[in-house]
Amino acid sequence: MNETLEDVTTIFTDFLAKKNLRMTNQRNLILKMFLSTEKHVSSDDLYSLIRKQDNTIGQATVYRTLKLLAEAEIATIVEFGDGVARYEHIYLHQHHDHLICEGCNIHIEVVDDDIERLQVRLAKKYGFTLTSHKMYLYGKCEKCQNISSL
Amino acid sequence: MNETLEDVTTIFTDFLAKKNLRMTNQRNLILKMFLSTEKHVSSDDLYSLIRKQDNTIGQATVYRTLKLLAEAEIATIVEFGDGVARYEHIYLHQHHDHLICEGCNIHIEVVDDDIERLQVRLAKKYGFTLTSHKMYLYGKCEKCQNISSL
DNA sequence: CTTTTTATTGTAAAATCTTATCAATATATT
DNA sequence: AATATATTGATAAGATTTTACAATAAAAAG
Repeated sequence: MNETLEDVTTIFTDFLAKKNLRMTNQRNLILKMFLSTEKHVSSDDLYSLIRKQDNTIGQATVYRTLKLLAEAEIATIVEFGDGVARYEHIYLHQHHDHLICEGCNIHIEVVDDDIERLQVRLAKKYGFTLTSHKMYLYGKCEKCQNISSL
Repeated sequence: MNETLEDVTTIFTDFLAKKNLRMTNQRNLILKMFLSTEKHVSSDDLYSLIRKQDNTIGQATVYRTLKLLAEAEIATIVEFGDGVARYEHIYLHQHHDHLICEGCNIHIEVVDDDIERLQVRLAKKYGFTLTSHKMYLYGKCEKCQNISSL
């Protein structure tokens, strides 16, 4: 997981080619901006960012491209439950799960190898092979535990 | 976790009372229908079910009541990532996670005590106390593994 | 190079899901 | 009963996402 922008662009271009789709200036720019973000961006977030560089781009194009990036497995969807689809990129960014404080809403990205192993075992028990997973842990961080005990 | 419909109705009524809200015929019916469902229902699913019994009920009331049920911790939201909020009830139904086949979309409800334990441990590592979690495992079931290997 | 075919784009309309508004009604309180 | 408060259904409004379509750009064919 140490790909450069060029590498990922090639991956996306190849993905597009396989589906008889074309790499365009718009798609290129959207990918570049998307990879330059940290954390989770909604289509609208990304649209705003891109408009600063090119205000001729259409919002629908951003939606369409993010869907393609998810299909190409360059982006994954993260759902916070507010009805907005957010995306994060896999490159320059490892797999992780989410630890979320219900008090202050802070998000911490976590990974636990033991859990990952047990997930595979659990799936196997049902005859499944695992390709991915999403795990969200909700609770209270240290600060908010104290606050709520007042 | 062996409450009857009456028990849950009382729980909901008490919850409402605490918030200066009232138990009404509509809320009663919605709760009853909701508890009679298995699996995950969207507000719209439930609305269709209820209309068969009472076609004077409004869609907004179903939305409103499901939100209240979630607040009362009688229902929890499940997100499948298609932009539709689905609810499942906790009573007559234990906590579980989700094993989902990407081939045929079958959903299996699973629980693994070891994983549950490790989740608590992981949260503790960051000073968190856990209140709940959501885990979705995506993969291929036995059948679909064979199909996709053709 | 042209010509022709195919994919892509931006705009705007439409679709979808959810929330807010509001007058009429039902429930609780006095 | 009279008054106050909450609830309802219908509908409008909001928000997010998708679709339709004519104009444009890119690729393939000649």
